[in-house]
Amino acid sequence: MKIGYPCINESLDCTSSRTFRLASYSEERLIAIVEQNLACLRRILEYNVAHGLLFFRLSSGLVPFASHAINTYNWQEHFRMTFRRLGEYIKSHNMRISMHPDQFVVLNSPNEQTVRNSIAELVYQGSVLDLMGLNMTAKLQIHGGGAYGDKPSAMDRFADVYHNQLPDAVKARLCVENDDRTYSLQDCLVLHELTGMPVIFDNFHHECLGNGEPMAEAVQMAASTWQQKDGLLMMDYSSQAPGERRGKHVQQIEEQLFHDFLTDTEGLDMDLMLEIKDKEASALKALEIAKSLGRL
DNA sequence: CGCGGTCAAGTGGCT
DNA sequence: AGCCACTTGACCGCG
Repeated sequence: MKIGYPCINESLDCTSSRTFRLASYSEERLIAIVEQNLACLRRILEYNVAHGLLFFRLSSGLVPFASHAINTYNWQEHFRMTFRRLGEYIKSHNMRISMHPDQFVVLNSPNEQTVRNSIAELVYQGSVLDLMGLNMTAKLQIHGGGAYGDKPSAMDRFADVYHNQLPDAVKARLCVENDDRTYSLQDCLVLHELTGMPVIFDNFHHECLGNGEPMAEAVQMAASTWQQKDGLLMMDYSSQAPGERRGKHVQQIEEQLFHDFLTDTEGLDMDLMLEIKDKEASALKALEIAKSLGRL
């Protein structure tokens, strides 16, 4: 089991997702910002290694406007060696990496332009992992998309785009994660049947939208969609912010709940991404709890 | 120099 | 009808 957190490190004084306005786009600016983002990413990875956090989600914002038509610059070539060195660092420390394209990536949208933009974004994010030289255990994690009042049709459309429009390089990394209001674990298992994509399991979303399957059972169902080449099951872990709107993530890890989760899933293995607002602080607490239970 | 409106992009649930 | 949340705030014009 590896434990990690997404995108941002709050202990460091840098961010790997600096950007700028479309209106102020220039190649000079793009190059300068990407250079800073990748330098910060390096520092974050070093922090993670020093603290035993071996799972990390790269920010979608590493390369601003990477999938936008305005960006015709060959940043892949310009930063080839930087990406390669980052990848070598990741591999030499046996870290697991994921990326999570944001809510604008919707493969089953009825709007063809939205689908085209979504594919371009997936190609960008996959190319970052490719440039790093990471194997197919480094994943791209998306949701099922919209339902548009007819989920079975929407799922068929997803599968159609998957088979007929996605490049192999994206398909080899793409995973679907259960969300908290439209695509449940069961729905994702159907998408898995239609496409072969592994299912990333989110315990908190499962609590918001599920059929009441016990946690261990749900984890096992998701795990069964992962093959050797995909690596260990990836999971997102979070819990409800007390007193807040349903579905809102907690500010800091609820240690008892995390302990209970690990006890409930005893004997199962997975890599855990802590989707908790205070980032590495909670990931470090989770690491200690997992250690104390002999799960690392 | 700090604040607040706004920023490439979609969807659905809530008020 | 408009706001909010989402894996993550950050930029930039204005006072």
